[in-house]
Amino acid sequence: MIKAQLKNTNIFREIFDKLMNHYGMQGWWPLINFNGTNPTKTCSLQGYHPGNYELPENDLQSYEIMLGAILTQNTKWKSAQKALFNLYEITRLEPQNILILREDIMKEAIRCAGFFNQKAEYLKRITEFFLKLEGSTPERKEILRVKGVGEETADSILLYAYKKPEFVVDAYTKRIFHHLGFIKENEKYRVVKKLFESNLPQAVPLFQEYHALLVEHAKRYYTKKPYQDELLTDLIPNL
DNA sequence: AACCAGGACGTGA
DNA sequence: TCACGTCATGGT
Repeated sequence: MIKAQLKNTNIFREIFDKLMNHYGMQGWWPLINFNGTNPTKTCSLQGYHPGNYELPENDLQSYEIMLGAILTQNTKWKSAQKALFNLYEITRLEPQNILILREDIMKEAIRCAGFFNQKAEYLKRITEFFLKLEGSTPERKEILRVKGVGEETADSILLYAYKKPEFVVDAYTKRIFHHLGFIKENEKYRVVKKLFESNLPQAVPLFQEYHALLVEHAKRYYTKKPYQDELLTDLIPNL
């Protein structure tokens, strides 16, 4: 770190640039309710919107991101998205409809996303929370009090649903930066989070793309050991 | 057939 | 605080 600063370079920015050059803009967070068009057609089954940092453009889209953030916990996005579509068909993803949705129907709809018993409850809790907001932006501490929302989910909601500059740390992020020698294995969430936030400008599009790029990169190089990250290890001389 | 996926919660040291 | 078991389906 000190050497990097003396050289007037920022390794965190270098890594971002390399990932961006390699993978391009990711366009997170994926939305189903997009452009007011029929979701089963536009289907944001590909639902990405690279380069559009204005989204979400209404409260309902922020709410959809909350639902997706719960559903994708320790689960592939493809599975979470399928669950989200099932819910859409039943409720149009309107909070009131989710609230009154029968428990067994809810569970059947989201079964494909795994952990459906707890996630069914979590979805109701986050819905109650969303309705109480009445359009206001929540504080991080408040979201963390919602059952089912941990640090990563809270930061995901703040960064992608409310455009707050909170860096999102997930298992992939830790895996990559441990492999590159920046952090110890099982480093605490807030330590890793602060590492990024203290070495990057607090820009929402940067944080959004960075996290998405790390996920995309990790899916290719960090799913099975031994990790062979020929892309980023070039940036780390003594490795 | 084990292992992993865009984690979080509850429990007992 | 911390380490660990638990939750669960779906794909390699």
